[in-house]
Amino acid sequence: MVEPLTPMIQSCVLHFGEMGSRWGINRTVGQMYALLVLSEEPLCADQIAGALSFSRSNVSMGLKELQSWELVRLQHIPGERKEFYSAPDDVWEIAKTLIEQRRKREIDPTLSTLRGLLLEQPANRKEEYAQARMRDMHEMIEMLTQWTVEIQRLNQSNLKSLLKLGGSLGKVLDMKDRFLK
Amino acid sequence: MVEPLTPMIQSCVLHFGEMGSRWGINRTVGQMYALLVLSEEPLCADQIAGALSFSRSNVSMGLKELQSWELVRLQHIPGERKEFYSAPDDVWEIAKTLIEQRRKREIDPTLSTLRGLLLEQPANRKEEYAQARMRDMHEMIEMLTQWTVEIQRLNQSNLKSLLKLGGSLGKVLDMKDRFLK
DNA sequence: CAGAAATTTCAGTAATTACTGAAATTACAG
DNA sequence: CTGTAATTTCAGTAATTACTGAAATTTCTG
Repeated sequence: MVEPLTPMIQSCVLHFGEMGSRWGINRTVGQMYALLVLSEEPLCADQIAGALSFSRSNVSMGLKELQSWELVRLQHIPGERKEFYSAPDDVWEIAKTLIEQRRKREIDPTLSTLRGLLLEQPANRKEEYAQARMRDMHEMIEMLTQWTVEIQRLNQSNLKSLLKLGGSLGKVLDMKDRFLK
Repeated sequence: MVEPLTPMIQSCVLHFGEMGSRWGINRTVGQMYALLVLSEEPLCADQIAGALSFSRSNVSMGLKELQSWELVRLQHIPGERKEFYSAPDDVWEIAKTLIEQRRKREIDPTLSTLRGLLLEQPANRKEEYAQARMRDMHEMIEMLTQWTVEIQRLNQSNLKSLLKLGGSLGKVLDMKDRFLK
């Protein structure tokens, strides 16, 4: 018995599938996640497979990937033998997880590669220049990373208040200057 | 005549190739860009093809893609008939371009899809819930987008000073509160 | 602990994406 | 305008990634 998607939910699911495929996430995993996010009740693998017409095994692999990203919670429903999955209710929670995971998978390895290369002795003029650029990159990436770490600490309401702070980060800087006087 | 890469530059180029392939950028385009960033002088397509052992046509397509992302500048060297390409010297310039381009290609379409779906009348309880989640997503994405727009405005030194502001965004918020008193 | 339900694994295949070489086009020097 | 150097296009192929179905494994129930 297949539960068909309403057109509205379908559109959203398809869109996030496409978007997912532009990130590392593949299309079907993107669709599965959108479905979970949009669903009030937890879903089991069969429901997902039915709703999206994917094979059961594809859903199994997709859920495993989502779990490795810590984007879904596995839960057991009393009286049910199957395993049910759900996404966090709070979208900010989801965003924080995504940011953190991408940092772990993409930024951290890059920083460590750059650090390694910066320890080497430049062999010639070209390598000197290349190292200088790597140093710039390393510094910038570390800066941005620090930023995301800070963001992780905020809850949604603090985030809102930070962003609504007159709309401009420039103003925050001005304020800092005035405050420090 | 092929100009071979030094091991240091080679490692960095390969690493960014791998990283690129986790983003939308494909491996070879990632490598080409790393090479351009690490090179002090502009390079022509043949030099890139030689250094990375790619076909000339692949380099041509890659450069076209990098141009469409506005990540490289085409320049003519006096007396040379070939076209030379270079990346901006300032890595922060590069990061800003990347952020802006990704916003245009990924975030903006998502916002507009969500807006469209939010205009529809929910047909039932499920759609009501789904719309509520979409509203949350839309609000959050718009917030984060606003943030990146603000970031675009900063130059590197302002960015540094913002980030070094005691290390914590939380402190910025505290400061705001104290300041407003 | 036997049997059934649920999940996972994985080899094979399908689909997509990336890359090349040859041909076409464009840009330029004389 | 002609010939040549440089670049681009694109059809074909290679490489990668995604997906499925069948079989194996695990999990649970009675």
